[in-house]
Amino acid sequence: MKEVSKRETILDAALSVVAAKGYISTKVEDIARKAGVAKGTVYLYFKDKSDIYIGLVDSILSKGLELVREIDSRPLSQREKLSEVFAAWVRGMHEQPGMVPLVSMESINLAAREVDRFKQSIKPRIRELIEAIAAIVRPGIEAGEFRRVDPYMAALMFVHSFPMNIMVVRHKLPVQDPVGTTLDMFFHGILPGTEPKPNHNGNHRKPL
Amino acid sequence: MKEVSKRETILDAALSVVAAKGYISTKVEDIARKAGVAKGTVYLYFKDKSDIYIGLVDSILSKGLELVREIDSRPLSQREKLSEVFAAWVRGMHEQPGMVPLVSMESINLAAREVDRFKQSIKPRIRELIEAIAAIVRPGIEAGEFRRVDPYMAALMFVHSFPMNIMVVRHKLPVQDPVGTTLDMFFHGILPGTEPKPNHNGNHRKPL
Amino acid sequence: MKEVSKRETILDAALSVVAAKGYISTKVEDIARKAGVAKGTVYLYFKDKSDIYIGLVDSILSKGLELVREIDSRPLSQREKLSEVFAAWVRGMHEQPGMVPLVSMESINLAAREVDRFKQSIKPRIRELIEAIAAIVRPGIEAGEFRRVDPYMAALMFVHSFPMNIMVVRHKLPVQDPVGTTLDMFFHGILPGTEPKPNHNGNHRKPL
Amino acid sequence: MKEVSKRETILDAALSVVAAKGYISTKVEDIARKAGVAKGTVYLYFKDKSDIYIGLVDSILSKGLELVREIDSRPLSQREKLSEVFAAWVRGMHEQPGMVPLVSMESINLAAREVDRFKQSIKPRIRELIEAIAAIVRPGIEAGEFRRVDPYMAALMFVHSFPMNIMVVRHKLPVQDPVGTTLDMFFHGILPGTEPKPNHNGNHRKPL
DNA sequence: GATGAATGAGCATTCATTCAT
DNA sequence: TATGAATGAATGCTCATTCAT
Repeated sequence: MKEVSKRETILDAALSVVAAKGYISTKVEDIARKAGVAKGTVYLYFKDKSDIYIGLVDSILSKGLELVREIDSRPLSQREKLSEVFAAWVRGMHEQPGMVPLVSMESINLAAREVDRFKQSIKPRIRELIEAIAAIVRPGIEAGEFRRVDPYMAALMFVHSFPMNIMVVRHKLPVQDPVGTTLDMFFHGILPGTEPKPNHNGNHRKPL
Repeated sequence: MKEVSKRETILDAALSVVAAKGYISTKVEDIARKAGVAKGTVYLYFKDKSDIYIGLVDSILSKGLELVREIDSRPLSQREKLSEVFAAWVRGMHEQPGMVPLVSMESINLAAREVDRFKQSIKPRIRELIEAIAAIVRPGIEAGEFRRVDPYMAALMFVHSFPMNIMVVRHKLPVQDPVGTTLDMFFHGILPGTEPKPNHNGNHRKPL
Repeated sequence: MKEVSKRETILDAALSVVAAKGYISTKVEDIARKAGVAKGTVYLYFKDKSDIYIGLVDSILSKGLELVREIDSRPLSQREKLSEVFAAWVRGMHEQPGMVPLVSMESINLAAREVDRFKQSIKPRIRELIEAIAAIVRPGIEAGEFRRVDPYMAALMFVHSFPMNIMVVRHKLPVQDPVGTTLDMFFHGILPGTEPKPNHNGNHRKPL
Repeated sequence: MKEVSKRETILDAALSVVAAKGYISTKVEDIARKAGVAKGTVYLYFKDKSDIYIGLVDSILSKGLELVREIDSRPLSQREKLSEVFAAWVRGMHEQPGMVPLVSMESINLAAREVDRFKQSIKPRIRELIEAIAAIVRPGIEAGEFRRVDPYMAALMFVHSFPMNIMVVRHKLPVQDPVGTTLDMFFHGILPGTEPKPNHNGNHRKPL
């Protein structure tokens, strides 16, 4: 229905291939084949291989950011917004498991000459994403919904909780409701003294 | 005291080179040169290039684990132990900045055939490390020092807070006392209701 | 006429280089240079170095086999056919001296893991060639033209006489008409009792 | 019982290893290990790797030559001597299968710089061996026991019949009494007209 | 725009040889 | 004599990138 540009077709192919084999093991030809185009065609839309990778991460981050902004505009409490963002990300991860290894900014092992360009391109997008989370936290603090933590740090912690959550799912660790558990710890910490609302998992308890 | 095995010499060299250039960009010859040995010598101690990488991560994790166990044996509260582990890791990171990109389990971009071997070797070590943290959390819960969270998840969150903290330092984000802030959020979450002890940063507030 | 496939071009280059330097000493780059292509191009047509070698031997054996079959179809006595095959092989050897070291099945010194592949590919071709010779011997026996020897053994002896003949030429041994001499011994043996027809070389004599 | 020199110990080890894996695949360390000495020790007795190979072939050829001379001194007909030499070689081959790939002078695929030295050393030994065979043929011709063939060519054919015979055994070709058959063809050729003595195989027939 | 055959720089790995002990 | 840890030259192979069609 939607006219998908060839660039996007290639990017989609790249996502699935890179997800399956990792960036290093992925050959440009693999991506081309998966996208149903010739190798040369890829170079009509991307400067070089790392440009594909940058495009890939950029695309994922853009979608993540879009999601955050959409949810931020809903009439929810800030806490509910964060919960919803997290849940949406996890859902997205299940639909596109390929994005998992891509979300960590440190996860790159590019050739030396590519690293700088990558950082130039991606760092601002990550910061943008974190800012968008911080923009949810900040009014929450103002409204007394959250403690007076550093919003940027809170956003960082939130973002970093995501790959952790993935790890649980990936390695099939025996944790019930990992999303709920992660958010629970994110919101209440591990010290007693907050009063998490009871939930069906029951893996919480009244503080002393 | 100075009696260092050649294997360790090579591993040290590998750490500094890989830290500086990334695994992919690091040539075995770079490592050899840095270690002051010939290329062939490296292959007397390591099967192949990825074996060096495995050795590297393994060594770092071992040191981290050792540290955890040592601190766990001190006469401290469980919370103090966690704080101390975190601070020690951060100190270590400043001494060995190379370890930073290596601590994330997802940070690998090895060639396809190497991935399995890597996971075989490293996964158990990571799990061991997380278990050691969980072994601090668990008695804390029993003693009522912590909420009744899933100890394994708490350990995961703790471990994942580390790279986040690194990011702050790395990118020189304007956060005062990132270690304290990170631990604060880890312990108290971002919701009001716990009563963190006032500190000079003032980033705490009365719960509602 | 001149339309030669690139694969054949490479094979021709490989023949002359391998003939001159031996398989081991031949670098893939040598072959590429000789063929007027880049190193990578060679790998578009051959899986690896030993695949070139297999292709080489296969090609030579195919040509030898083709020759045998063509001659077998001519209206000659079986003995004349064998003589003609031998002479044609020797002529071919003078045009393509490179094939010499390749005709012996034992002449291989490949790396261990390559040996199996080589044998898989080449053994059947050699057997085919020997069978084609045996197919000339067999009707000769039926017709009483040859003694009732084992056709397969006779074919083997015939084939093995070829490298012997080459050796004579190669090392410039002082033998007149080595081809005639070789065939003479192949047909009559060294015992007296057969009556070889006098020929212009005169290097034969009446048996007692 | 017999005081075996270390040089011979190494040579024996080399034979079995080279026989099993081929010259190229054989590492000096393999030979050393098999001989029960350290790698460096090998270099006390051999200049380099190809020197071992030369020593190996030289040793085999020497034994073969010794055998020929011993048999030549026995009170037998020249024909019986040749038969006996052939049979003895085949017996030796069964005891030391490793020698098989080594007997053909063309079977070498040494590195370029080694080829010349090899030929310098080995060619004279091969020629010596062939001369020793020719020295059996020559008086046979004088005595009318053999046709007036070129003795050197006959010797060559004789020597080249050996690897052929090996091939039959190696590849388990369905030939009864390969030694007898080979000698039969060597002595009588394949044409009718000689009168081989009837034997139990019955693979003889009346000449026309 | 699209193709895919051709390119060649780049690198891990091997192993014969040396030499300090 | 004997050792075996250390060396480093040598080379097969990959794959991102180009460009003639």
